[in-house]
Amino acid sequence: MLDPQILNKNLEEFKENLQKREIELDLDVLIELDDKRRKAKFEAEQVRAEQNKLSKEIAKSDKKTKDELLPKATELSDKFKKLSVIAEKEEKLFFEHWVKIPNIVDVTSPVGSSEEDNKEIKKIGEVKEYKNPKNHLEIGESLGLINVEKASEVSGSRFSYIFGDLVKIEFNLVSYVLNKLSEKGFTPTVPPVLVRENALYGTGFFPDDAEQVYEIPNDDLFLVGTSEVSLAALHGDEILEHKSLPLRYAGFSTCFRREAGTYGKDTTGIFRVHQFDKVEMFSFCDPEKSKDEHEYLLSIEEEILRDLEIPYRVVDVCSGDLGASAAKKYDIEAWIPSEETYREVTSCSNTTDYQSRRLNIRTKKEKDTSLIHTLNGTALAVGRILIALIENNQQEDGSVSFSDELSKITKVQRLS
RNA sequence: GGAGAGGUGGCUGAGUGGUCUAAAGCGCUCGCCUGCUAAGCGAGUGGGGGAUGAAAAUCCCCUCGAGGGUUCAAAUCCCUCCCUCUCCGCCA
Repeated sequence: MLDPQILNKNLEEFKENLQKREIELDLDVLIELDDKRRKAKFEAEQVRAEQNKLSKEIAKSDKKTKDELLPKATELSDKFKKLSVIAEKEEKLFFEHWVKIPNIVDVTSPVGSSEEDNKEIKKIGEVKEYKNPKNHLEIGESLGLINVEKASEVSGSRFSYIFGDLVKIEFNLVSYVLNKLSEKGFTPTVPPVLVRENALYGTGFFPDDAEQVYEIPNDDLFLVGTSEVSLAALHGDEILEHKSLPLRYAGFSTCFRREAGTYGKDTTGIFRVHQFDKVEMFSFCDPEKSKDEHEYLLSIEEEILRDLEIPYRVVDVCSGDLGASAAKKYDIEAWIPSEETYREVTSCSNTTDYQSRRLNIRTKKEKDTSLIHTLNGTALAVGRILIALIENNQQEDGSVSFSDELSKITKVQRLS
């Protein structure tokens, strides 16, 4: 959520941002709602002040003057009740609109309307030539490592069974990544994957992306689509010591996504599934240092992909393709031989104070308290990395063979 | 799942309807004293929102787990929810 004060103090910046995001809304209506809510609140507070004053007088009075003052006090009380009902209504109305306003786009983010306008920053790694590249599912099925048919009988489409050495690789990858991050000062974390509504609002997934989230109505809980949600909420309503910043966490969790509206998209294999495992980096950061922190998280993501010998490119995501909470976002896309293209394997966002305002996470520097900045980045999206590893290391005979260096990480040299 | 206890400021903890504008202690900050990271003395110490203002500032409202209710007035009384702890049961 943005600071509503921007409407008074920096309307131009606000307008410019709407343009960049290509959002059309009636600004006059919004400004009027804000005025009305503040006015209504003020009026209620004025009456409340009067009532408080009178109440204190009554407390000091003898019985006789008390009886004289009571009718006036009752009147004020009723008046305040009426006014505060109005004030609350106005407040609610304004914030219903306001929470939907996305974050201010960083000045360095490319301006554009869709994925097409994302800007490639760099391309790393050598793309190998393959005669008849197979996709990960063909390879995985033939080697008995992946089964999606049976999974769809058991659970529906977009689920999978992973078997044998592929599972071994998953755990070795996770352990390698957690070790690396731990050495860099991230606290390895296994967070809850079921959360209350509040955590999803706080991180900006609600109300905008609510249709992507699985719900457990009996218990009023929701399955997280990324551990970002439970990691961000970890320090909700706290004032963090300034010298402790940045606080960095590496969360390992299973992630659940409904993938609503993606029918017919990426239907092969385990690229887009309802359930996958992921190691996520999350940082609570000094607002003045979040840009550096963002670059740092990106550099770690790159380091991991280089270690895994996966060719990739880095993309600076444009204004129109940013999520509501991100001010700036880098995606890393890995080379997928069967598709002869780069596909997203990580995403790294600086959400500035958009999440911390809703989650109420602050820090105190000298006398001033200020909202901290939060950042998140994928360290290891297990499923997609497995795809990249399988496809980029496939052999003509249908097996998969890793280099000596790489098998130090996977602890598996060959899938056959 | 059953039974009970409890949630007060950074922490401990007092407070059962009206100077609570939340005692006291600890901690922290500043000052004094002291020839040395002690003791003592004094002062100050939460957060959020709003009005006026160019700003400094001044004033107001909210905040005792959350929300609602009773009352002129709620930390205090009533209801709902959340959380923590203890005992029993069940359980990876």
